[in-house]
Amino acid sequence: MIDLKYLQNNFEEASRKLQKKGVDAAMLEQLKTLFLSLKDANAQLEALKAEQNSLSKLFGQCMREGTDASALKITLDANKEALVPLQEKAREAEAALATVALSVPNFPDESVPEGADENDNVELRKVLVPRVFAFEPKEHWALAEVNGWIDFERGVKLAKSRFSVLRAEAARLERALINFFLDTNAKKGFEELCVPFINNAAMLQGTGQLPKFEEDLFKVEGEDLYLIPTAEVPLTNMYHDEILTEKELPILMTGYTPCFRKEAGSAGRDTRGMIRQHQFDKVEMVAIAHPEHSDEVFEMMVQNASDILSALGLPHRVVQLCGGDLGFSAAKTVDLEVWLPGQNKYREISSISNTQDFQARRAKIRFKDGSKNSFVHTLNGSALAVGRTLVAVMENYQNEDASIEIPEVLKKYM
RNA sequence: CGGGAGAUGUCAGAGUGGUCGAAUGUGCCGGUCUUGAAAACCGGUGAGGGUUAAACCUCCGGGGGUUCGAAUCCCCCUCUCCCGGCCA
Repeated sequence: MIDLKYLQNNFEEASRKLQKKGVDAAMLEQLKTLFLSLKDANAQLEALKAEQNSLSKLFGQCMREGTDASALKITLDANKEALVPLQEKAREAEAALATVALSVPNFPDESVPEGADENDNVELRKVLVPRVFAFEPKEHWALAEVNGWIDFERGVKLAKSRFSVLRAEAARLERALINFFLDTNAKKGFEELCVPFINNAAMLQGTGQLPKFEEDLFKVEGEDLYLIPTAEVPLTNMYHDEILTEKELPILMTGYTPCFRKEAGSAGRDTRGMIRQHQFDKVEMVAIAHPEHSDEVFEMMVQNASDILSALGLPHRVVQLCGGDLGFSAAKTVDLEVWLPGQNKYREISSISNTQDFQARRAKIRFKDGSKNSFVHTLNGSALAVGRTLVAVMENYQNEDASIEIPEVLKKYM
């Protein structure tokens, strides 16, 4: 959630920033109005409550002393009734504010380039040079078919479209990649966690998936629970509603989880192969950082993910997202795109974001900042998306006969 | 899933209608003492909102109710612990 006091006091600046994300000023104007009317409703309510509290104390005193208090009682009764509509008004104001406030995206960081969509993203660097093939490289689904690695039909039978089954070497490679990622992250200081794959609604609101993106989530019927769309949700919310000490920061966490997404808006995109599935494996990094140091942590996370790709010998490029392409919670995002020779293009394999205090404010994650409490910065990033890495390994390590080499660093994991 | 007990500040644990945001102990921070430390003693120490600062409002698992007034009484929910069943 954005800082509403900041919005109130720096309206022009705030709305200029959010224009980068395509939020129109009218919505912010409405938000500001709702915020002010909440404050107003609360002020009225509290003033009457204060009066009622002090008169009640007086009444109690009269009771103890046996003094007559019937006049006082009349006032008290009247106030009590007057309190009801004020209470209702305050409650309504709060609900109205929440519905809007929780759906307003984060401010982009000052460093984020202007732009409308992915075409305006800025390539920061390329790492490793794509291999030159002496033959026409195949796409991963063709390789999978020859090798019997991915059973798309039976995945659909077991669940529905966009589900698949890994078989034989592919299943083992998937497991090897997970282990390799976790070990590498651990070496960089990330604590490995194994977390619930189902989280409650409050957690999903904390990281920003709810209330706005409910249609992207698989919900557990009859329960206040959702399958997680990313380990970012449980890892970040580990410290939901907690106050940390400054010296604990930064907290670095990593975890492997499957991720579940409805892909509601992706009809017709990547229908072939396993680039876009309803369930996929991912190893995630999450950091809870001091606001003054979150940029350094961010760079470290980008470098770590890039290093993992390099260790696997996978060519990739590092791309900074423009304002229009930033996700809802992100203030700043860098994507890593891996080279897929079969598709002859770079495809996203990792996305590293600094949400600054946006999630911290929603999830109430704070730290003792001297005598007061301040919001931490939260960061998240894939290191890496396992299924897409498998695809990248297949396409980059293919031979002319469609056999696939195992990258050197993975051999000890196989 | 059935039976019992419980949920209070860092933790432990009092508190059954007003003087309780909350005893006491503990932890933590500061001070005195000490060559230094420990012990002892003194002081401070929850959160959110609000304000220039205060005042003030809210919070004793969550929600609702009774009352002029609720940590305390009533109802619902959740969670935890113990016993039993089931089970990886």
